[in-house]
Order: sequence, then structure tokens, then C-alpha cells
Amino acid sequence: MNASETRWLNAEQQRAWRAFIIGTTLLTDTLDRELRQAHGLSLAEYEILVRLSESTGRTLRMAQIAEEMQHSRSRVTHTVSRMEKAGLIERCAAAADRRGVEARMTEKGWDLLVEAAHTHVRGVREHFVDLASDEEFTTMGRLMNSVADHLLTVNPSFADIRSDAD
Amino acid sequence: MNASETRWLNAEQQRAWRAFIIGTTLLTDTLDRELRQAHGLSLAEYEILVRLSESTGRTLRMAQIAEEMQHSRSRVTHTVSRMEKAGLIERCAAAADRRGVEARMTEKGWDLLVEAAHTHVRGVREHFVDLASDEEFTTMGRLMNSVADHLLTVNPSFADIRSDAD
DNA sequence: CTGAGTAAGTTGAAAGTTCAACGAAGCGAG
DNA sequence: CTCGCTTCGTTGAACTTTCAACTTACTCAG
Repeated sequence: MNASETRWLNAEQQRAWRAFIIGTTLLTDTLDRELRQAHGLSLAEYEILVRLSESTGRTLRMAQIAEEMQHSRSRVTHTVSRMEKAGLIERCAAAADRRGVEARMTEKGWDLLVEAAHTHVRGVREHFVDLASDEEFTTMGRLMNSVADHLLTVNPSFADIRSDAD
Repeated sequence: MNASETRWLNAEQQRAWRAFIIGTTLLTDTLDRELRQAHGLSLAEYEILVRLSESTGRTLRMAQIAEEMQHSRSRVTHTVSRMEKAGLIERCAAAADRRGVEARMTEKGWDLLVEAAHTHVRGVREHFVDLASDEEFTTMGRLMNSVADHLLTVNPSFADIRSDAD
């Protein structure tokens, strides 16, 4: 709480930090809009489909979706409900745990993902990947990875699965 | 629309891209939460105060706020309304343009910003800046800057002020 | 076995954001 | 001047996210 100890950012760091905020805002808004316009799918919904598509049986527990996306469980409930209504996902009781619910991607969801993936990847390339050298992009990836790691470690409420817990 | 032309991301690029999304989500959520808990201020509100504090007369036109933050005008209207209700900002008619509205930071807003800045900067350092070398952080800043530049140039609807328009 | 504690998921209301429509004012060619 | 077009900012409804409360079921020490 001692105000005098705060280490302010220098001018260059400030510029970089603001570039990060604005760039991130612009990038996610753009990718979201492109996906909505072309396929009526939000970025969050798209990413849920991606995760389901990579899972055995194209099925995931609600809690796993929440954790992988770092969304609240409540948010996942609402989003999955909308996607279920749209026929992209089906809910069914989990085999092992009677409290559990599994979300399974439908054929319609799969077909939509197959189309939407083109739009998404092209956007990510055009608006992000192709603007950097491989090395720059890797550096950025490493940095954001350590940010994620740090925040999952530091914050008690995040992380459910920490492989490297002390 | 030709599906076969899509250049997919390789494994490393995919990892970097996902690290970016998760890291960004975690980072902004954390900074937002820290600010809310300590000062009852959202990250967006904080950034509006920062911009006002840097303007002559601690005043900005609504449209300028929207543009600098890349928020919709509607969003700025709503956010400023809430902040006005909280006594952090005052609205007054713009001098030059009778359509215009100027948002001015109140003394209370200033005082809150002075406190909140410590929390914010400490968070940005601890969760981001200090996790990277100066060089890495600069690289990230440059990359995100070119992303912002690209999107402002490419997208007709963004950019209002483009100094380097062709 | 049983009761305390915890985890999974849902719910509905509050808070925040987006969207489309609007009124008011400035701009500019004819 | 004046008609049409654009810009400024607001509005209210629709939509999304958050938040706190809640139900159900699993866990496990005693």
C-alpha cells in the first residue's frame, strides 16, 4: 500500500502496454466479427467447437470446457445452452459422475466448424501471424505462455489442474 | 471461399496463438478484478480516467474517448453515464460544436485515479512486464502495434484519424 | 453408515455491451 | 438558401457475462 514504492512504467513500456491493449481489442473484435458475419458464430462459441472437435467422442465435461477456456462455469452453461438451442451441441448425463454433464458436438456443429475454421485461420494469419516473423511470433507465444502460467500459479481461484504444483 | 487455399497453422503457431488467447484472457480478467476489488473501478473505466487525465483541461470529447479506446460510441455513452452517476466525470456541452459533449474528470475522479494507478501499474508489472526481458517486451509491443496499425488501415469502419492514409 | 465438506452444474437477476433507430447539428454542392 | 449527406451522441431493447444462491451428488473421516 506504500505509494512511494510503485515502480512506474517508462515511456517505452507504456507505449508497448497500450499497443497491447488496443491491438488485442482490435484483433479479438475483428476475429469475432468475421466469424459472426460469415457463420453466425461468436469467437467463444467457435473455440468451444474447436475443443470439442479435438476430444475423444467430440465430447467434453462442462467443467473441462470452462477450465480450458478460462470461462466461468456459469458462462459455459449459458453459452452451451444457446449452442444447444442452435443444434450445434447436445447435452447428456456424464457416465461416471451423476452430477456431471457432457457436451457433445453434433454433426451440424462439426460441419459448421469445418467451414468456420477457414475464416478463422485466415483472419488469424492475415491480422496477426503474417505480420510477424516466425521468431517474433514465437517470442510473443512464449511470453503469453509465461503470463498464463504465472497467473494460474499465483491466483488461487484459477487453475484446477496444475501439473507442476509444489 | 476456396477451401483448399487455406494455410493452416503449424503446431507451434497453434500453441502460440492459444497461449495468446488464454494469456490475454487471464491478464485482463486479473487486472480488472484487482482494480474492482481495490477501488470499485473496471479496467475500462480506469482507462477512460487515464485518458482524461492526460488531456488539457482533463476533458475529452465523447468521440475521442471512443476512438482512443476503440469502443463503440454507445458503449462510451453508457460507461460515462455510470461514471457520471458515481461522480467521477461531468458532462458539458462542447464549445465549438453544438452537437458535441465533453467529458471532464472531476476532482473525485482524479483522486481515485491517483490511488488506482498504483494498483494497476503493480499488476501490469507483476503479471506481465516483469515476466519478460526488456527486449521481449519491446518485441511484443512492436508486434501488437503493427497489428493495431494493420487493422486500423484494413478495416473501413475503425480508424477515424489515420495520419498515414495513402 | 452418516454428516460435514466439497465439487458439478444450473438458475435468475444485475451489470455491461451491442445493435439499430433516432434527433439534432454541421457540411457542401448547386 | 436548401436539400441531401454525414457526424455527434443518446436511447432502449436484445443479448452476453457476472454474481450469488441453490440443488444434487460425490468424498471421506469418524
